[in-house]
Amino acid sequence: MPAAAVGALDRLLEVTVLLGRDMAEGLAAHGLTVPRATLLWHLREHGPSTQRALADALGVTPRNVTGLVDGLVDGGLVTREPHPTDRRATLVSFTDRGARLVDEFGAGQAELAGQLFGGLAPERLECLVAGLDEVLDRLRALVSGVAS
Amino acid sequence: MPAAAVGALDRLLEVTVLLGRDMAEGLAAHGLTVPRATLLWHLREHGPSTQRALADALGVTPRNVTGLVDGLVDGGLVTREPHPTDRRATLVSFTDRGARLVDEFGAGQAELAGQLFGGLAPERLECLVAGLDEVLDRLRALVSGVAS
DNA sequence: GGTATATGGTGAAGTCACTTCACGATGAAG
DNA sequence: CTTCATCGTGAAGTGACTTCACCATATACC
Repeated sequence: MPAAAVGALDRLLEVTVLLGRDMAEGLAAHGLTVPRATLLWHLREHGPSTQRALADALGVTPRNVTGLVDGLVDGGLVTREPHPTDRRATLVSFTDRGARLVDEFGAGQAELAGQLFGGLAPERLECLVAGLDEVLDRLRALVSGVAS
Repeated sequence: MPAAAVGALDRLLEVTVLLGRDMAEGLAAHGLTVPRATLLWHLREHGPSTQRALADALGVTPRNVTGLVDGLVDGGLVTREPHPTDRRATLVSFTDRGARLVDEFGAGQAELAGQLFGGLAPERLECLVAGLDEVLDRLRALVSGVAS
């Protein structure tokens, strides 16, 4: 009976809830939602992308990406441009405002990281990260893998 | 520049995503959604509750609780009964099936905890939990508190 | 007792994320 | 030049949420 393990999972779940709330709240302050911000984030890391690529990256239906991009276009954060070689596809790219906003979020995230982990003893931080990595490995195995 | 802190946050966020996906998936297999399961979970820990209490506990509008309970009633997992002393209120209680299902989830969660943390070295687990607790404290302060 | 006021729950209407299915337009391969 | 896969989108539907208005009941105050 892994009582300690259950306690660890409980804490992880609570972090999940709190963190999710905080992120959603911060994004909402800028008129964004989590899925839309996730799309922007991917754009920042991978440059202009087709909606198909975005759908695969976000793990959602292409149809849904259409809706998300619609919203972001309305908000003036991204643009839809024709793909240079494939006339079926559209390329989603930042507007200046979009690029500026997502950079702001990057800074905000770094600040949050500082607030959460800033004063931790280095060895404790290192241990936390190591534990997290191990859990992450198992989680990834669970998600994509078979049952034990 | 807390590069290590940013890395830690990244891992935490990835755990959040993966864990959330896994939970949602497992719940969907039993015909449930995350918010409805959360409601059941609260019921298990606090016994029959008024919808108002549920709204406060889940952090959502009373109106929304009405919808969630509607769904659970349709699914035969909970019942609405009149409150013994306050005729405005309704008490939400488990049906047998609901109680059985939520117990199953409890077992499933313990199993998941075992899979995620089972083989970890005890000292590493302890350190992980300690780090998590510290982060949780700061998170709670951030969420409910003021800006620094 | 009787009136004011707060509280519990729900109808109506709307937003956002998401899905499946069908379809038109284009690319690629035979 | 068909055939078939692929990119994006209209249509329709679900679930979680919100706000606002409203009714019924509890409560408090004179």
